[in-house]
Amino acid sequence: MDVDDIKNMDEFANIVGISRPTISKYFNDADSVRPTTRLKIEEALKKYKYRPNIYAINQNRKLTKNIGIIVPYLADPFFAEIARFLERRVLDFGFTPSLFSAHGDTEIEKTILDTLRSLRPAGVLLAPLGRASDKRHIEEFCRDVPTILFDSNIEGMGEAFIGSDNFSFVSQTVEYLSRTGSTPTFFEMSDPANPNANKRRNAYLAMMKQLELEPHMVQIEGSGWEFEEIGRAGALKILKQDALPTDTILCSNDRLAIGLLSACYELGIRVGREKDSELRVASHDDHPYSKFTCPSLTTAAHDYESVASQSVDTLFKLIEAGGRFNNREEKLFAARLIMRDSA
Amino acid sequence: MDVDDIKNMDEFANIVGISRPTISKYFNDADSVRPTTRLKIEEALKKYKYRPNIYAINQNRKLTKNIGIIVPYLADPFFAEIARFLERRVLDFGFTPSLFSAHGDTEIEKTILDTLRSLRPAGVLLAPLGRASDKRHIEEFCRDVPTILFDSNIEGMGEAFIGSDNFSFVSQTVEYLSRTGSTPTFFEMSDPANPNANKRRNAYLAMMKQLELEPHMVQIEGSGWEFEEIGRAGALKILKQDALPTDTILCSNDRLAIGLLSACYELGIRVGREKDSELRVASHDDHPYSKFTCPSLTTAAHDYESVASQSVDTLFKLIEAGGRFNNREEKLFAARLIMRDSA
DNA sequence: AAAATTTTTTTACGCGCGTAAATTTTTTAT
DNA sequence: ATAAAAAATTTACGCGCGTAAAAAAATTTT
Repeated sequence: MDVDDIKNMDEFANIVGISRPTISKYFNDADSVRPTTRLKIEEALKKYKYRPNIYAINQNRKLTKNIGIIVPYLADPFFAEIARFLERRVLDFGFTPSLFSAHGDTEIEKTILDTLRSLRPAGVLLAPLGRASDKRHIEEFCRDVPTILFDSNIEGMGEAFIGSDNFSFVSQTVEYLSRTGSTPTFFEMSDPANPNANKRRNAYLAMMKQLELEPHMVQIEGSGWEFEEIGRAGALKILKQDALPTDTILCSNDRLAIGLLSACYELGIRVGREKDSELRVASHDDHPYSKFTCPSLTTAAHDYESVASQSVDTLFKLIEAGGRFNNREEKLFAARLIMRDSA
Repeated sequence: MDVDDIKNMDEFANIVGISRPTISKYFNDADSVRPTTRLKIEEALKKYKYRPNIYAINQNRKLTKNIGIIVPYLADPFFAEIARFLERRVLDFGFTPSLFSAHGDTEIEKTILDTLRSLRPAGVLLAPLGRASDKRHIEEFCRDVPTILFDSNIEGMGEAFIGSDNFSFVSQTVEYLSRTGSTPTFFEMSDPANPNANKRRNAYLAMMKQLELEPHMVQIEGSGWEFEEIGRAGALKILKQDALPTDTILCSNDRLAIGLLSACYELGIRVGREKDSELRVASHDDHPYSKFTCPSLTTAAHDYESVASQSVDTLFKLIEAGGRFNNREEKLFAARLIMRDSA
């Protein structure tokens, strides 16, 4: 008997000696059939390697077992990391994750949403582009598909938002920097696309006020998602014209800091917290590469694991609730200060 | 008339005033219907936003329009970059890419292959884990699904391999380094999982022989995909015991180099090609971050664009050929030397 | 052992679309 | 205008599975 020519559930049912509806029931929920029949099915499964046709299944189910995961920019290892956590967690629930990256592009984000809608996913985890997102498109999508936002919040969109508490990030870095040295100057893009960047700016201003220190901002030009290059070019310009108000820099995020540190190195500016250093640099995110910058970067770390598991847990709670919450939930996780050599 | 309650192709056909088989034909190939009818359909499409049910389509077609893309480790920006190119190219052909990462794990790679098989993709672009891959599993997969390997070759698997010419990479860096300074010492993992690493080692030895120079190897411990950390730890050990045979290092890949450079910085070793430098460092891959290392990294660059488009083109050639080539094709692209500050 | 309960089987329909064959209509060539 | 070719329509079947209802069988309870 050929082991690999089982074409459909009917044939498989005949071979096992069990009716097709029971087999179907088993694949929907293995525990819904009698243990003895379950065993018989699983024995046969090992022997014959039959798998139900995923398209036929999904055509007839109202709800698929797909979970969409959308990130704004996958070439950023930060998102690759969190996507990894999310995927694993989704698989733990017995669902199938589908990963998409908008590659920083509004149109791609819209296309992904359209593609995803036609996949009729049970739910979607969306980290939107932010300001560049087509709000109306996202809103329309969220009406049809149970959606949880993570990382970047867009007010009112999706049934919940899970992310990091930007104030917790900035308050810790500002507090540390101002306690141990000169006043931190905030280094950021003048017109950031990411809503977290704006929250961090506000948190910086609020913290400085609270500490009764004079705030200093350096805002550099640039658009798009090549933050390292933007940070580097901006830093070169500022440093060359000696326009730094203080000798401590707090970057809005690590990718800008990576660019800034490379500029400092090129200009021979010694960065660190030692006596002979000219500049201290700290940042936010704990980017996977921040450990390997020169010097290694003092930064505030996301709680990847918590954000990821909370996002997935909330999504499945949402799915069980039928796709709607009474009140939009928001859950923010605090940062953890990582002390390295740069500040 | 409600715009959003078109449930199936029948209803849509009635609204447009065209028969369902013609509508079906249109969705399969828009050019296969008369221009006037195509216009009528597309007008209605704008007005009513009907989309055929993807599951019903794929159930009935022998071949879906899905293309699977599998990379070994998506948190590596190198793979994120190439995945981006591949996705775009696949979309250009009117197909739908599905991206998967094995996250450096053999079992995950197997699971992805199984998942993908049940999606009945038209074809698959696979960058395997390498030595950690389950060869038998991949071989079995390739029997069922038209598959092109890229980046990492596994002899005999898949219908073609598209990648970079490791000899071209190493010959250029070795030639440059030995011409402009002391003999390069090859820095690598003692037991690399990636087949490219072995090819680069052999290329180094061959080049040194050709140039009649004495080869020097530094092989560091470590396993897994955290190359930066491995490179850093290995470099710290070697540098502290002053065990470098020459003052020029050629890293097997950029991620090791990133770790090595951070170790050099920490130990206060000046890296570069200037007179006062103690060490020169070069590498291979032109990793997205190699521009921002301290100093910026001299390296041999992949031709991302060519590898990606050639991979996709070859895959569609394979699909048109019915899933089999008479002879397994191999296409390798040369490197481009990128001169930066580290050597 | 009989009754009550749970599980499985039988039967049957429908999902939304691909697709084949024969026919009719429209377009292009003569 | 007529013939030839191309495109669209009509009709009909099938894909593989979910799922509902009624009947039968197996298991558990009394």
